[in-house]
Amino acid sequence: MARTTGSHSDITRPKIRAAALRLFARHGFAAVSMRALATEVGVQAGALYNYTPDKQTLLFSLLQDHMNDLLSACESDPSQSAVDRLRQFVDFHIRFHADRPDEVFISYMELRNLTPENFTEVEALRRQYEDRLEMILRDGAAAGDFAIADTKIATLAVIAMLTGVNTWFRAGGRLSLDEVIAQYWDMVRKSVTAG
Amino acid sequence: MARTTGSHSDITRPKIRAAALRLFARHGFAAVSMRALATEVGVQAGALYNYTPDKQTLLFSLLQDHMNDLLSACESDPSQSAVDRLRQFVDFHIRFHADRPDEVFISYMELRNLTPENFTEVEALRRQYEDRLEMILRDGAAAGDFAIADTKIATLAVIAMLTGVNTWFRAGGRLSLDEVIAQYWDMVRKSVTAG
DNA sequence: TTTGCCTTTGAACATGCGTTCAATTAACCT
DNA sequence: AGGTTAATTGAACGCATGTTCAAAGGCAAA
Repeated sequence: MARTTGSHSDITRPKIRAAALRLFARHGFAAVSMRALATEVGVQAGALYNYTPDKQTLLFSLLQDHMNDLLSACESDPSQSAVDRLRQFVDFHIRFHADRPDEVFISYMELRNLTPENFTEVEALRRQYEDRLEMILRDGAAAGDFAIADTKIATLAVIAMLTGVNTWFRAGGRLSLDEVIAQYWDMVRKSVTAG
Repeated sequence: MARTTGSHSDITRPKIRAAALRLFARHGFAAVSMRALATEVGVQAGALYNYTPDKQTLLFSLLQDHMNDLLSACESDPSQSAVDRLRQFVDFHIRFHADRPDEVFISYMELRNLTPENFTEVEALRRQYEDRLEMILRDGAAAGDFAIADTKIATLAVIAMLTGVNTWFRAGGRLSLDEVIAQYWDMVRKSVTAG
């Protein structure tokens, strides 16, 4: 036996990425063997190496792509008020992350399984994303709309709070995503304004 | 060679727990072998099995003890005002977690490496802790001190925000723990009160 | 129909894994 | 001092790991 009928890189490649995402999120990068991944895809382990030079690069590629998607999708119009931009950010962050639970989970849990170089690269992308929010907070503080002691802390506090949604939110649960977003926006807004 | 001079369970046991905590936090449970752990402790791998029946139980024991410590240390006087109790909670949570970065890290990252039964047990302890905060928020909402749409969401939002401190705070950094606590308290207080 | 490329298999490699246990020796008790 | 217990070693068990590669066969273009 060798090449199987119907096999094609356009089919196998995305299947590998999807399976890796799912398995890494469910069991952790270190706990998923290349053989287990191959079984999930429906091929032998050797076939995976047509699509990634090694396991580490596969993880890095998933995280890098996720962060690039995040940065591409996150846009902020500087001509709007800081409050409006913050509301848009909260809405965007929760929706984007709720749509990609596996990517988000891996991006937080598997950072330490990256090589130092790969870690540095992903970390830089994350920093860029945080900077988008910090810019909004700084603009709002400068305009007197916000009352924030330290914008860096406030940035990290808000992102941690919003990302926490992913640890419990499930579509079809007690609350709709819109309701969740409304309450988080209320809390975020109050936390950065004078009171 | 067999028993080594100076060897004693009162010495080896805590060394194993400390080493496991450090290594699991640094590299992840699945990535730390029993041999690597033994090397860190300064014994052979076989000796570890005088102290734990298996690797899984070692992880579970660390998490369980951490959660029990957390619950024991977290006290709230119901005769005080909700605002005071919330301030105490914020102060306690940040301090307790800042003191135990490895325990906290493992408690969030390695939950999925627990067997289902062990996971359920640790999860129940975590739920108990969350309930302490939710009680404060509910009392405050009932007394009219807080303006919260859904206390369960608010609970999770506040805990996520506070626990996020551990991802970046380092003693001796730009800000003292007291300064960090002050700003987080300010944000938490505003986020749950009317504005 | 033939040719050459693309994709996969399946076996193999060296290494590492969690765990067990008989043998050995230090520490402790009387 | 002698006997018992506690702690550790070091080898061994079977199995899993990431990765490589020659062989094989489906696919598409000529």
